[in-house]
Amino acid sequence: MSRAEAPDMPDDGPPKTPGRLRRRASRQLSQLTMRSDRLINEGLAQVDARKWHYAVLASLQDYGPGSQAALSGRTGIYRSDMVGVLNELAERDLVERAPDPGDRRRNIITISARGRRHLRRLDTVLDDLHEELLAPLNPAERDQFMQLLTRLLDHHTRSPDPE
Amino acid sequence: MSRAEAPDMPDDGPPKTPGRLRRRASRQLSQLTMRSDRLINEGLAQVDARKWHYAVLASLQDYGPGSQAALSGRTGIYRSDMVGVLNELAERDLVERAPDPGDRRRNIITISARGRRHLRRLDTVLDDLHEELLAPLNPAERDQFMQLLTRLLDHHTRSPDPE
DNA sequence: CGAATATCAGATCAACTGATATGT
DNA sequence: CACATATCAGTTTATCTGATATTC
Repeated sequence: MSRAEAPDMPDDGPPKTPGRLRRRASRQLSQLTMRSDRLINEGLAQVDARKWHYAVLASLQDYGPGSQAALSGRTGIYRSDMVGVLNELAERDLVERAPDPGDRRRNIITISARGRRHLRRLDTVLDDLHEELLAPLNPAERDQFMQLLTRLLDHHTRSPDPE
Repeated sequence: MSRAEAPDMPDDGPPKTPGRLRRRASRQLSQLTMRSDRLINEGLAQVDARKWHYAVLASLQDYGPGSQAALSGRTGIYRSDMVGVLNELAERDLVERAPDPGDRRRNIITISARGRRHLRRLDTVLDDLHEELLAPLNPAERDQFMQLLTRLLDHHTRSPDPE
């Protein structure tokens, strides 16, 4: 480090206090999500699961059985990737994949007793991981955070581009 | 739809109101970040830029020139990927890459006049994009959101694993 | 010598696209 | 026929790892 250290003169728009980077919501979001994803992925890996496993099992438990296309819609997993996820879940006997008698194009996916047990396990694992993720926030702040996140997400889920 | 529709009985932990998926901060984070990233990437692409371009230019403007390793630390771009980003920026004459006379291993990266103009442009583009991203929140809520994000991020940036 | 720097080549993984066979 | 479904094959992009030559 020699000359030209801190750019003080109002040559351009000088940052109020933190640099530009730390003031951009999109960047803070990306960075935090990277850490969060890593935390969750590693935590789930320790019980031989992935986040898509949880998504599918939770969707089955909360909304009942459904076709692969339906599950895809509920969870956000691509149609094409659903196959692989369900193969992994079926291998472990966590779900059952049976042809729909009413419409032979479809498979009906059902959560098994084992799957329900596994989901309970994953829920406690995720509870712990979220405790770690949200550690610096008190309960009220966590609610606030979730509320803000959800409002933003809903906004961008429903109105993608009313141009 | 035939039988077994809504899982009402307290067979397992039934969801309070939204399903399990919508109550997991990690999931809401991932989903929102996916939308946010897409928005930002597409917006920046329209002015022939990428988010790493902004990161480097902003870092140079806010903290002054530096070696590629230093920039890497400031922006979070991997050492190995820095080369490519700087090539793109140098091609466009937005930065200058000159060998450090004091330490011939290093390159000193400096933002150019053109780079400063471009950064100003990117800042207004990003202002607009963030307006869109944060549209559903009022100014106070945006502050709150940023504050919560930053506290979480700082927590996980400093204490990765005090095991 | 060990450590840091810039660079290159490639691994890995997630998100995404496209095509196909089967059935409605 | 147009459409939906499950499946397979492959693209793309970002993150990340490892090796190398150069210099301190």
